[in-house]
Amino acid sequence: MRERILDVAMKMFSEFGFEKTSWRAIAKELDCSPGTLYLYFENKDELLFAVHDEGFKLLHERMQARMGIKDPMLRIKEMARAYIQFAWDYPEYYDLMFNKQAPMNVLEERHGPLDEVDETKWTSAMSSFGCLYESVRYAIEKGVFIKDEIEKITFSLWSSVHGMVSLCLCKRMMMFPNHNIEELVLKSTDLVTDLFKVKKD
Amino acid sequence: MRERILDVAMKMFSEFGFEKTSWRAIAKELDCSPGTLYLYFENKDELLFAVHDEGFKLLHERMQARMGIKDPMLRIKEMARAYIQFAWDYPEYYDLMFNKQAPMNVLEERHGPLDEVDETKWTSAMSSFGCLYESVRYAIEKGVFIKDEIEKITFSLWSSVHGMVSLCLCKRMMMFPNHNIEELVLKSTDLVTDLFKVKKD
DNA sequence: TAGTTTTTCTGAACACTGTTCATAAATTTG
DNA sequence: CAAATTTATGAACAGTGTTCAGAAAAACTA
Repeated sequence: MRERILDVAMKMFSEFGFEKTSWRAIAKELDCSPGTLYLYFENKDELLFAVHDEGFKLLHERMQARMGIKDPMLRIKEMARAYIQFAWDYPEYYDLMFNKQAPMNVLEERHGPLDEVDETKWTSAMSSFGCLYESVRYAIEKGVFIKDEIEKITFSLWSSVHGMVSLCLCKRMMMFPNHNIEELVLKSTDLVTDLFKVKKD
Repeated sequence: MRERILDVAMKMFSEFGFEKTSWRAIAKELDCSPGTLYLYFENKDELLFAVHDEGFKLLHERMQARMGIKDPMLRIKEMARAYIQFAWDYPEYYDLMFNKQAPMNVLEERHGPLDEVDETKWTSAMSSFGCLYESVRYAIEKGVFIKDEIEKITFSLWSSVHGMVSLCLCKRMMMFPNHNIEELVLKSTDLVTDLFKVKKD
C-alpha cells in the first residue's frame, strides 16, 4: 500500500508539479480518505522525502551505469550529461532533491540540526555524489585532471552543472535570448570540464 | 503606503522566511485589514516580485561598486565575493531571486510565456548580470581570460557560483562534513575563476 | 457649512490547504 | 462465533490567499 501511494504520488507530482498536488487530491486518486494516507506517511514532508529518495535512486542508477567507462575525461563528461538529462527528464524530482526545504525537514527531525547530520544519514544522495567523487579521484590519479583537493574539484564541478540546470529549471535564463538553452548547458559543461584538464604542451 | 508595505514585508521575510510570513500577518503588523493590501499589490506573487526586484537593486549596487577595479582578474573575483556575500546576507531574497517560481509568475502574466520574455522585461536582474558580462568581456579583451564565446564563459562562471551558493542555502552540503563550508565556497570560486585564465608559460 | 462624489478601507465569507481524531468497518486471532 | 487488533473513514480544526458588499474617510462642489 505504501508503495502504491508513492507510485501514484510520484506520477501526480511529475504531471502537475508537487506544489499543486494536494494531499486530498492524492487520496482521491487512490479512492481513499485523506486520513488513510497518514497511516503510511507521517506527513507531507515524509512523502516528499520518500519521493526525493526515489529520485536519487534513479539518478544513481544512471551515474553508476557510467562508472565502467575507462577514459577518465569521457567518464566525467558522460556523467555530467546523465545528470543533466536526469534534470530534463524529471524536473520536479530534481527540484525536490536539490532545491526544496521539505525533504530536509525530515532529516532534521530524525537526526537534529542539519549541519550536524553526517553523510551516512543521507545515503541515497551520497551514493550519487560518490560516483562523481570517485570519478574525479580517478581522473586525478590518471593524470588527466589537475592535482588539487578532490573535494574542491568535485564541489566545483558539481556546482557548475547544478547551477546551470537549476537556473534553467527556475526559468532564470532570460539573459540569454536567442540561445538554445539546452545546447548552451551542454557546451558550457564541456568547457568547464575541459578546464580541469592538465595543460601539457 | 506601497513602500511602507514593501518595507515591512521585506523585514518580515528576512526575519521569518517568506514562506512563513502570511498575508494576514503582514496586515496585522501594519495595523490594517488583509483587504487593504490588495489595493497596493494585486496578489502575493506581485509582492514577492517587488521584493525580488529590490533584492536585485541591492545586488546590483554591490556589483556596480566593483566595476571600477582595473585588474580584470581581481574585478571578477571581487564580484564573485560580493555575490556570495550577498547570498549570506540576504538568503531569503536570494531564494526569491534565483530559486522560486512566484516572482516569475508575474513576468509570465505580464508578458506571456517565459521563454518568450526578452531581457528588457527583467531589467533589475539584467543589470546585475550585465556587470558580470561586461567584466568577462573586459577580461577577455585584456588577454587575461581565454578566448571563447562571452556568453558561454559568463554562464559557466555565474552557474558555478550560483550552484555553490544555492547548494549551501538549500542545505545540500552534508557530503562535505568536517569542512568549513563558507571557506570551501570561496576557495572553489577562486579555483574556478583561475581556470579561465590563459596559460602562458 | 452642507451635500455629493470619490477614494480608501474593512472584515466577514469562500474555497482551499495539511492535519487530527473519535468512530466505524474489516480483518485476524482465540 | 466472539473478541481483539488492524485498517479506514470523514467531519472538524486552524491555517492559507483572495474576493467583495458595505462602511468610513477624504475631496470636491454649491
